[in-house]
Amino acid sequence: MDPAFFARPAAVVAADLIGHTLLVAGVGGIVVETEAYDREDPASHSFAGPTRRNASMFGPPGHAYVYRSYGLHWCLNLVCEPASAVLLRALEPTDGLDAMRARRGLSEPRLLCAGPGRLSQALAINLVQDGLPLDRPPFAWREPAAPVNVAAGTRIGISRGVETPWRFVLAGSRFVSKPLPRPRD
DNA sequence: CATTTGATGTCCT
DNA sequence: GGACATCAAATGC
Repeated sequence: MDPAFFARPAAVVAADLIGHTLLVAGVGGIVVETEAYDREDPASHSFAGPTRRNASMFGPPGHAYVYRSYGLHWCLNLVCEPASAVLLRALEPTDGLDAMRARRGLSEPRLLCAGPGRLSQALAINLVQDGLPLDRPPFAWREPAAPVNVAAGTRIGISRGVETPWRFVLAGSRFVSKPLPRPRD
């Protein structure tokens, strides 16, 4: 993955990432769900300025930002333009299924990485990875094998900025944490 | 199927 | 003290 890939607006990177494969220490899968957050976004951790927790978000693009959510889950973000990031919300598991199952307990493959907390548990993400560059081990990337059909919607689990359509999914994937709402007919 | 609940870190007022 | 980018298990249809 070219470091310049991340040095763009988070919403652009979030959409482009769909279909890429992410591996962490050889374990991972196809990115099927992302969300974008930026400095002007009231739902973003960077909205209120730098703190100890979100320091990585104010660092250089192309690095990881890991934070704890609801006191117990880890969430993996990819830092883009200054104070913006992409939250990885779901993968279609392809590599290291046994390691993921061991970390998550016996769980059906569809739920191994369907959600930011589950994904982080399956890939053994924690504060150790916070601030690490994404273009070097343990991180590895593969380009999409075929053209990707990306669908957009509103983000999940937030109470401010709810209208911003910065959630991106691989169209038709059954590995997302929650299906996109049906288009109005 | 939907809704509720408990787990409890970090930042905010 | 309250809010929060969550999850899994328990409960009520």
